Amino acid sequence: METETEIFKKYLNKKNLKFTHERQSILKEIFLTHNHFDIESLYERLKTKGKNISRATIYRTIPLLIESNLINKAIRYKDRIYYEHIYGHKSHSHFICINCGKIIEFENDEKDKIIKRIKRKYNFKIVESKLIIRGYCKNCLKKEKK
Amino acid sequence: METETEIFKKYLNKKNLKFTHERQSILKEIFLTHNHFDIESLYERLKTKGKNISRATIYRTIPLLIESNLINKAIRYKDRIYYEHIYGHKSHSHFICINCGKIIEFENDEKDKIIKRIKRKYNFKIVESKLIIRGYCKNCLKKEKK
DNA sequence: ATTGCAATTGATATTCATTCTCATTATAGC
DNA sequence: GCTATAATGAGAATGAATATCAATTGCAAT
Repeated sequence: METETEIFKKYLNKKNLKFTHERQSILKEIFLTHNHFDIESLYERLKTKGKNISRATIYRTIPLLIESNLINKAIRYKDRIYYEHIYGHKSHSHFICINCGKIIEFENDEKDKIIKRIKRKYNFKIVESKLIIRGYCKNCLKKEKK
Repeated sequence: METETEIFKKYLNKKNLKFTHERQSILKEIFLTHNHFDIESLYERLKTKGKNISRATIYRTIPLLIESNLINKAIRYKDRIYYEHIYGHKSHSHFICINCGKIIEFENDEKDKIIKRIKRKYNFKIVESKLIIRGYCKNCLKKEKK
């Protein structure tokens, strides 16, 4: 299995783009954990480590990582977009708790069946599909009852 | 079957809110057509008819209509949220063409099954769920080939 | 190594949907 | 009609995302 770096480099090369220090740091930081992340917290994490990479550069790098099929938009919550790794991860869907922001992933093979059927029926070219559930998680329901 | 107005009035009453002229005009305009709509175009439509209702008022009314179960967020496209009627409409999902913005609805009973299963498994309280497909519609694919 | 040049970056300004503020006005029950 | 409370409009504020542009960097060719 190729490393994320190899994949990203390959993609950049193909597009005549450069593997800069900034892009390297961003990539590394993203794949350091397995968590969902948003731009602002990624910016802060990099800052903590002495990497003063501007928000603009992060905003510019994210679409490249998406194009490389390394990450993807996972879910939107409180006006922020949360991203996730997709490289090496099985397709899944998301539940998000409106109260605490907790994201739970669940497997969901039926979704792919639906997508295939729709594709055949309407002759679409599908770029992405998402099943998202919003509500309250077990913990937040418990707290509410008190 | 109750009219939209009756439902909205009932809801407002319950919450000690008032059925103002503005709210009445907004409700009427929304249910005049069956199309998906966004705030800006709704604002323009009202203006055309001599109803100079401020954007703020529209933005304030939309959540009330959602709470009344009359409309719902359907899909997000180019940083705008598109709403749709739900009162009297069968549950369905959406495909949106990234190129031309065309929205196509499709029936989708499997989704409800998935949702029920997830609900049982994780003890969530589900507030909303959405299956969204993004891609290119038949027409836009044809044009591309030329 | 050096050069040339397109790509990249950071700082900052800008955009644009949405929300907030607050003084003025309207609604609904009495 | 009176009164309490909610609603409105205008414009300011917010905040994520994008655009601008001068200075810098990466890298292929020399």
